Amino acid sequence: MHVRDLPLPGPILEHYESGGIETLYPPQVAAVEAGVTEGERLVAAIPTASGKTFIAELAMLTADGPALYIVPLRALAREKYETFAELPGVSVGISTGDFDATDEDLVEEDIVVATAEKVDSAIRNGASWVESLACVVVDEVHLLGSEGRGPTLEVTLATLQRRAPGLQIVALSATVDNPEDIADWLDAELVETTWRPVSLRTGVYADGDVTFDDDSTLGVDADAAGPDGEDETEATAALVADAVANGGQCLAFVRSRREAESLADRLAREELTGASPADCDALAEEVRELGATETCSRLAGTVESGVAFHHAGVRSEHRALVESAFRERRLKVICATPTLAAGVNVPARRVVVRDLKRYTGERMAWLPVLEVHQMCGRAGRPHLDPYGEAVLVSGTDGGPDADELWDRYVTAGPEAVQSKLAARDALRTHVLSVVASGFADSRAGVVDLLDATFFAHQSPDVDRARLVDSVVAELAEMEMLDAGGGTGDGADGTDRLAATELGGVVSRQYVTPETGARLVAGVETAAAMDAANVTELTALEVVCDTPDMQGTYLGNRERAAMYRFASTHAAEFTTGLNDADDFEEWLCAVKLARIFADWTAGESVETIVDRYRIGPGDLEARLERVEWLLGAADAVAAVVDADLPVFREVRDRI
DNA sequence: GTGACCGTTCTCTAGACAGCATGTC
DNA sequence: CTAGAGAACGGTCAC
Repeated sequence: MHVRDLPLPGPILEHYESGGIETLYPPQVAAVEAGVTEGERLVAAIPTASGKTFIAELAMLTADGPALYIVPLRALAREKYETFAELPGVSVGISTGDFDATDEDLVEEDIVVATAEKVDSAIRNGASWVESLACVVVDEVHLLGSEGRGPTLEVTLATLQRRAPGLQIVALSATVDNPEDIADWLDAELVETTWRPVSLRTGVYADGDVTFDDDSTLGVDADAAGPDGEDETEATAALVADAVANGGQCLAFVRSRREAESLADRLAREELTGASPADCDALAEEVRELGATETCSRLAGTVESGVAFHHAGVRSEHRALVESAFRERRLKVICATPTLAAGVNVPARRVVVRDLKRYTGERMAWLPVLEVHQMCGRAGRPHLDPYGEAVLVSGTDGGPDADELWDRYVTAGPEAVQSKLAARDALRTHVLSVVASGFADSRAGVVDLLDATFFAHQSPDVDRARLVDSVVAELAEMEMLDAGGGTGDGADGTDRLAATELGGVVSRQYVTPETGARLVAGVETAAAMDAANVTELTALEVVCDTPDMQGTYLGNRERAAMYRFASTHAAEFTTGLNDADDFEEWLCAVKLARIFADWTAGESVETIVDRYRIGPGDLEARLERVEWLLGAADAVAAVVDADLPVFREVRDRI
């Protein structure tokens, strides 16, 4: 099928042709045959880099009205925004937490790119641009199955569908086990394929050799590995060096941040061939200009040899710099944690996955197959590499066994996508938001919306009315919903539901009901305290001790010092030293409060990062969050009639 | 006394979305 | 059903 046969405006066709796109890839042909250009709904479960964006563009450009493109990451939003902005005659807007356009601007746009949460929030706040949509594209729909964020996505999609039944929905998914489930739910055609524009072979390394799934093999010269100490790191280094020596770029995935950094250090010392010194020095200079923390200078150091590390402790600006430098081939290697598995486009000739297990809270667990496949899928750059290679590294004694890796990740398919909306807290926040936004005003209305979710589609037998009843009861208990005194069975005709003022604020501020409740409690305690004791620390403690504020790690050495700090400032805290529900968690909150207090006192990033042993990227993320939560606390304080300007003041200081 | 070497214990662990009101190029 | 890397520490021994 030829591009010029597509029902697109002339300038757009020229744009594609000048970009070298003439014939469609097989998945794209399938999408057109399924009717993407005629307003048909579609679920495309195809590998990354096989032309998903083009399918999305086809849908959006042929839709009879404005389109919305939903992404899971801010960085991805920016990337897509830039791509779409190149389309001639098409206006594009972007809406994410850090990059926001006004409501009026967005109504004007042909295409709006936004994160799922932002769309959810826009719906809650009654934004008008969501009203007139003709087409919605959902990127990475398989995130439906993710614990924290899947529920938001499915409720948002259910709401959008209920608002505009004729809406065209195009969902793009990685290859998963049950794409037909998603297609059924959305009442869409399914296009499923494993076709890729660049062939990919996946292999497992064991004892000096890689065996690929196309029966080819590769000898690896891991010279330093002694007879008894077969070392995964050694093998990884050799695999990386080999790829670079053959003129390719390489991505190495490891388990933790520290290991990403130490692997990068190591590879940098080995002086991989091919890195142009002048260029690397220039890049290192750019890195140094963006900060003076230890992490930063360490990164600059490895970059000098054409190697970088990438994880969430690194500032987002540094991460973006590393990503683009790699795309421009100025960097040879990136050692990364799974940050890089999904996200912006960073393809490489070879991908090496060294650690296939990860520590999760209390135990070591295998990485999900889907995640590993996404890492491997980064191998092979269209038009640049003849092929892509992904290598999983197995170890001997104690390490992952080669056969096990083969069975688990090469032979076996990915997991099925499973709705996580049944989780209590997810249900609570979404039931509240559905009522608060005026979408439903009765239990029956809530159940009705719930019926349209992926959850209901997957578990039709769950008694949703009963579920709603119990969740409503909890929210009423928290004084966020007004259940109108009815019993909820509808028999007495009093099935009326309304959000209380508090419920409305909690929903619009986009905090979870639990956080809302904690804020209320904190604000009330603070209001009852001796005014002289209500300080910056008070406000920070209240806000940091909520589920929406992600905690930090509290090292054993720090604990004693933190306890002492808590004791000396006990009068300023809303929680007594002895009556915290979870003392450990509370100490973490205190640590964060202390970090932010240092920040407002004017301490430099370098000092804070050093003193509390957190990454500059973590600090950055946390600061964004406190600011938001302090705003929410301020709004809650207004509802409970507490005269506490502290929250606002501290927020301004931050 | 000093330093190389080696076994033992201790420490620590991925990621990242959202509000709102002004101000600014 | 399930951990394991690496730093820090501490001790031994040769010179």
